[in-house]
Amino acid sequence: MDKNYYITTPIYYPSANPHMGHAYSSIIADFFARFKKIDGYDVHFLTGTDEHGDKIVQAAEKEDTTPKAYADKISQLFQDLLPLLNVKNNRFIRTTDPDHIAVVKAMLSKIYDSGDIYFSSYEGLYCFGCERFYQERELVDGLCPDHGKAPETIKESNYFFKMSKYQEWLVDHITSNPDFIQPEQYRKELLSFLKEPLEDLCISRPKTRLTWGITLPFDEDYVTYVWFDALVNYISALGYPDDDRFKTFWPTARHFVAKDIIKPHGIYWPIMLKAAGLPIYNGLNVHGFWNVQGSKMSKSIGNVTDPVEVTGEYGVDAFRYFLMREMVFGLDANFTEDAIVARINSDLANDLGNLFSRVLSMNHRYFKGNVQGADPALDDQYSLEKDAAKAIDAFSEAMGLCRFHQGMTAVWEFISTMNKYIDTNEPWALAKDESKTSHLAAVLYQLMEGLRTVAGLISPVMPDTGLKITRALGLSVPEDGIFTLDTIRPWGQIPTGITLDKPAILFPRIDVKKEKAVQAPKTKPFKPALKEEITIDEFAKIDLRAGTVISAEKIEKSNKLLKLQVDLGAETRQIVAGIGKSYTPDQVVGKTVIVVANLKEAKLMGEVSQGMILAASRKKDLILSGFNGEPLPGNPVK
RNA sequence: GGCGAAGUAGCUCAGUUGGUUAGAGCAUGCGGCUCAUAUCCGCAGAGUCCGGGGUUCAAGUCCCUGCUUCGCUACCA
Repeated sequence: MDKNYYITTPIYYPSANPHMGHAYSSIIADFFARFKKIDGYDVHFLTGTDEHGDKIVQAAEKEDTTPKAYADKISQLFQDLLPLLNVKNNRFIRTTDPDHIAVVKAMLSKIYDSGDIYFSSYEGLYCFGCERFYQERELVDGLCPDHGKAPETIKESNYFFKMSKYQEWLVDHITSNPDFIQPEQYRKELLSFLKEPLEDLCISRPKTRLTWGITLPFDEDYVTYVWFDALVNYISALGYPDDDRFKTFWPTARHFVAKDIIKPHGIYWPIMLKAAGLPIYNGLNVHGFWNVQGSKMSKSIGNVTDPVEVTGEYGVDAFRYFLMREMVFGLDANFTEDAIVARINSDLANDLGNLFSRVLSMNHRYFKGNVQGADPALDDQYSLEKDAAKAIDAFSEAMGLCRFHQGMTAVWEFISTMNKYIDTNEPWALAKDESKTSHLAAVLYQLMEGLRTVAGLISPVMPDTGLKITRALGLSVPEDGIFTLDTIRPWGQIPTGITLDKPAILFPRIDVKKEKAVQAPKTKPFKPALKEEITIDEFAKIDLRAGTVISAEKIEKSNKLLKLQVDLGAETRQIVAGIGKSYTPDQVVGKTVIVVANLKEAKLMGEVSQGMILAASRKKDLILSGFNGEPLPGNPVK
């Protein structure tokens, strides 16, 4: 039976330059793809850019260029990053590629014809500045967060995708395929989300608002929007529907994504596939975020966090190793230079690099570089074959469980075993005793074989280093550069009689300045983070007044809302406030508080709220604002 | 508010279906070796396994409860 595997990264949205997160997604997917290759699979590996939508249009306008020209430019940055990261993809797809556009249209037609796309109008809060709708909860004090203006209620018609129809099916699919979403916590997160009724997905934008997109095949006046366009890339890249690649690879698809986009991938995408009558992809591997130190640090430590710079500074293999080793797959991790330097010095330079160096140096010193081979009679005493096999098995097992960092530690345990083995067998002592020459030869040969195994196992994470070691051991490298696990495993492959060069340094140690420059005084960050700066003019738009609460009652169905009548001098307002956890109605009556008086009216739990009262929030407690003196209701607050 | 994840040595994390004195790596201290990139090997370290209850012959591991952090979600005005 053929072993095929299809691996994808997310397609990146080129509204900004590539950063650590992009680099990680690409590298982990590449790492996994390379592992699957050495595990004997025929792998198809896809990455690309998602180029339609508002933000691209806006970014292009800023640079006074067209969306396509802008997308070309940024997409190129993403493409250029790949070789720097040693990522080897089979295709780089762009959602502006003609074949992709054709497939999106075909997909839309298919679902439209089957009746799962319908036309409907709805009302919403629309900001003309942003040219987009806002949910109420996205607004900041009722205003558009970008423009500080109150959005207007407008009516619009659009096409909707009947996701709700497939909710039950999806829950069942996720439940009955435990491997579908990895790791487990994200599977639970999705199932928890699916406990609530799913809303249908709006999949279009009228061309009056957005033209930079793919025109709907069934309505010339609309383009399709975001996810419906983007997700389809995974099949259009395979030449859906007719290409053999689609038939071969699609059922084996494994998507790597960051945790912020599990909903589109874990919910929209399988439902889209189901609605179109296509097989569901095999699974989703969700990873966490890299917390990158934002604050400036002293020059001596440096603060290199741009993936391109990090690669330049420490080398691509070290960077890849660090990312794979340091992050527990699925969880967040910290990226600091201290951490990467520590990994390089201890794991790469001291453990692996030095092992490689001492073994080949000894072979050079004692046998002039000539490979002696091991006397089988001494195997019982010296063989490392079982330790190597154990490493291969543990590595494979961890990889199969998405425990990538454990895959690394499995290899490093073997490296440690070999360092210990040298200490135990003391080749330098064997060298002094002429009767022990065959023992010395055996020890060195076992170690070289161990290094050969290590080279194979690290080749997915550090392709260059894997090849360096392999070549240094006098082995030829297959044309595709791939040693499969099956070809790595057999013991005793290094030919005897050949002569090896003196070893090069694989990973130079990095000097750490003993006195770490005085850490910048720890400024406590605001929690929550401070909002964007505003001008006095913007602030002046908010009309704050003193208001006296004249009555208050609890809203029955709510657990925290109080309905207040507030005297503002000129008029009495009804204000719904979420302070019911901290105050009983009795406690607020008579209090004079600060009221946002020009806030657009809103409805909460069916009750009209004409303003908002200010309160400090301390943990879960709310503390009402107040005054030192006694203002009159309606007095302005500045 | 609801749902979920996490809280284990200075740091990063393991701890499987509850079972002997709670582990690893890094960092620290001491000792050893000398082939090697001042590397390697060994030894040491008194961790309230977040707190408090409970089940059990036995709990980091199960149950209840509280706290902290994070994520998703909501009636966050």
